Amino acid sequence: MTKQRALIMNILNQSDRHLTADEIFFLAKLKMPSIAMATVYNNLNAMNDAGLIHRLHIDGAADCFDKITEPHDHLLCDGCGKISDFHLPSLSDTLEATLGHPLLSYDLTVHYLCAECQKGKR
Amino acid sequence: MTKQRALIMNILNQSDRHLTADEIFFLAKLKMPSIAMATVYNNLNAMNDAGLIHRLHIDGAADCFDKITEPHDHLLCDGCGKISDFHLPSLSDTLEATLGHPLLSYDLTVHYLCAECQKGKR
DNA sequence: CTCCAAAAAAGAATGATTCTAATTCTATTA
DNA sequence: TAATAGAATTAGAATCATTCTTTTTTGGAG
Repeated sequence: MTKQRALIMNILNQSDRHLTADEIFFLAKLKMPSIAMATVYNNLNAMNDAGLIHRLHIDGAADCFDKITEPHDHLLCDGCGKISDFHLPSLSDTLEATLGHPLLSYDLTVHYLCAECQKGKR
Repeated sequence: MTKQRALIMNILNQSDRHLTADEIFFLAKLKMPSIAMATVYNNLNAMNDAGLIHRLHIDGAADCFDKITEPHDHLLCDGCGKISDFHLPSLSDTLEATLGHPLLSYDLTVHYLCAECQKGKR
């Protein structure tokens, strides 16, 4: 656990949003101007591999990173791109039952229109 | 519907696998040597936007494209990278009920170990 | 204090994808 | 049939996120 990793972890923990590597880099640079992009990626990848954080791919955008509090799924508004979290606890069991063998994990992203975009009908 | 688009559509329809843009480009070039990569992407993007095919992102690999026969979800072996299809018809309704509002679509990828990799315990 | 290994820094390199500009089709109209 | 306009294609440059390579720094063990 290096200073850099602690800083990146902090930034993720204190954000309520999903951050791109670029945003994390920007925020990290405010606190530690010497930090390099490669360090951000190295640590994000290491933490992702260790299961401490979660890399989220959204079509047509840079990957986002997400602190992991509990397993959760994502809700993406196709109008404004806002991402929110939700969780369907029964899904894991349902999937194992359907497939007939154990699963390691799953990624679920639901596309919808948030209330504002629904109104604007974009 | 241009010749190029028909060719790309054919390649996707005749494949039982999920193909990357690169693979599609290679196969297309066999039949139509003058075809350009940009044309492949243009058409794949257009068809994806029109809902005729489906772009699938797999972490750490190039995006794949998939003909759409019926809505389906993906099963990814974390050992060998093999992709297969399955479908959980009830999920859409379950999600709408849980979220309390309509959804546009969803993407579900389940990670598991296929029978061979299970044996090899990679 | 010195040495070693691990991590970080810098910035070049990569690779998938998109963009731009120029060319070629296609379909329609005259 | 010829002319024209618009759309699609081509070629290849450009972009952007991400990774890689090399050098430098750091922090702990002896």
